[in-house]
Amino acid sequence: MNTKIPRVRFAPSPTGLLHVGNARTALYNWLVARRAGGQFILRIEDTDLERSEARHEAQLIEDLHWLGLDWNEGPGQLGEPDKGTHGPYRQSDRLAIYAEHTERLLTEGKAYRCFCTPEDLEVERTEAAAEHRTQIYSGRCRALDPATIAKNIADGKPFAVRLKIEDHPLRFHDLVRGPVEFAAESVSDPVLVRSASGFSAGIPVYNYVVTIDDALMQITHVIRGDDHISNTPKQVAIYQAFGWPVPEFAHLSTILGSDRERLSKRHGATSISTFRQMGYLPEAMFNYLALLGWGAEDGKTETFTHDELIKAFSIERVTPSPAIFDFDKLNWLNRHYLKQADPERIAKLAERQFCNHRPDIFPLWSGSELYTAEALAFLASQDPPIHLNVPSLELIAQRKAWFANLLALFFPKVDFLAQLPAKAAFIFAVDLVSARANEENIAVLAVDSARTVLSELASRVRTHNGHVTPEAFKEWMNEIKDATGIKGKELFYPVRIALTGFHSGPDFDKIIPLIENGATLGLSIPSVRDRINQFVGV
RNA sequence: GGCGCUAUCGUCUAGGGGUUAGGACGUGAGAUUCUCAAUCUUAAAACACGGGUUCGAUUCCCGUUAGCGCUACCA
Repeated sequence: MNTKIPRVRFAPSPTGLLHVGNARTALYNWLVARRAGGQFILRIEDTDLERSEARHEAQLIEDLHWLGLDWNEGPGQLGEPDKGTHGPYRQSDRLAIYAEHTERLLTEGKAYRCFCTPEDLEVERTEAAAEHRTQIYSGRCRALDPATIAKNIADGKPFAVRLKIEDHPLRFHDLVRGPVEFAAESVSDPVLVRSASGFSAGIPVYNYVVTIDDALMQITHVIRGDDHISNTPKQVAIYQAFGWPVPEFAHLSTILGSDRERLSKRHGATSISTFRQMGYLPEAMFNYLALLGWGAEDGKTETFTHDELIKAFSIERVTPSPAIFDFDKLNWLNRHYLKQADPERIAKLAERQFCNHRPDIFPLWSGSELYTAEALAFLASQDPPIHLNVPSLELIAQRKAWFANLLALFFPKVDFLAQLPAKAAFIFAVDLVSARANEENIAVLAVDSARTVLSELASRVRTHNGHVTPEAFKEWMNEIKDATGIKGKELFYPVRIALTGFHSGPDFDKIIPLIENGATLGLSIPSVRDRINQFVGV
């Protein structure tokens, strides 16, 4: 067991969006560091020059921050210097370091030059396959005499650098899985530095550079995906060749989709930024990811704040088996945190979701917040009058209050904020076409009582002046009930269809003020009167 | 093919040589409401299979099966 204060790292490649699986790896690393007062280090693995992009790195960092993760050491952004003293933290800035280390291995005889051609290797591979053996390198360049080596180099023969693996089983300790051992004959001398022609000549391979980076950055616990298990014996051999202490490893299981295949876009959202755009809260994502492959010691607790999770987490309790990503449970957690969140914060996030749907009225504070109603009136009274087409401060405040009511009504109905505009759409406009096309609605409206109710209501609306208050509306409903004897669904359904386009939905005393106030706040929302009239065809 | 990892309700998991195998999500039912959502109550739901070890195995060991990963001079 490694009892040192942990130094852990998250080492993503900036080749795309941050996948939830990687985010979970980052989270577990962060948790281990925070729990023990250790350091969490961010390292960017950008040696794949063709696919790595600076914008991806920036996005990655933003997503990590959004999730609530921070790091003690990492690459500087926008020309800022690196944070930490074990840098540089981008692999592309570390190439010279790798070269030095290769030199050292070569002079110490721990590594050797391999002049085998791809064709030579291909032969070995086919032979091994034919004999149902693990394909391993024969090591034929291991013992080349110095004269031959010198001659080959002088002849300009390309060579790779290989590590000499001592002939003993390679084992390592895994904090999640316990001891893991690979038979000596299953691991052959791995290539450290490529020979291949052109572009990639002399570029060290991944397994080599991570090991050097981890060792130099004094990483004590390597926590990463289980797709690296098979790489680990090679890496252990590299540590040993340099005489470096071998860290603890923890290999996290893969996150699968509902069909038990690796979670991919096919299964829906997979990147942190997508979830963010859909209106998931970071605390929900944080909590869900923690629960995916780990459970609290009491076997019961499901919701955690950051601090609670830091206290409760331990890497040893992480499950080794693969986990299926459960959108339902994430949704449940998101609803949970939505209910707890500060309404103003939710309002800001929610408003953004509405912008695409009703750009004419959202954001509610569009224009300016600088003008009071008084100021606007003053400007309009000037000669010549100045008309600013912006809502006044007072109006904005009223709209915000109105929006808060709208949210309070609809957000218990959604899993994530992006569902809000569709759920609340009928407040902004009634879709008469689909309302009339809906089978259940047709059945409701086909009954005589429905016609009676609606005409009764229409006549009251017609003779009513000014706003319809929820109280007045309720009064009407009671009158209609008493006058016609129609009650319950027969009474409520047709009215709701006329008002909203749906036979079921929120209570009238919630909907009515929303509609009526909305109609007066310059939000181009049809009033109760408009709706009833339009529906009965006046 | 080889090597490796994994296996408790549909899903995430707790547990661990003798338990009514616990919790959560989801699902069903009920309460509430005109209805929907929310809320509350409640129900159904699991130790992959076969051998050992043992007085006793879901738990320990071995094998089978299945799934996944690696099998590159990719990262």
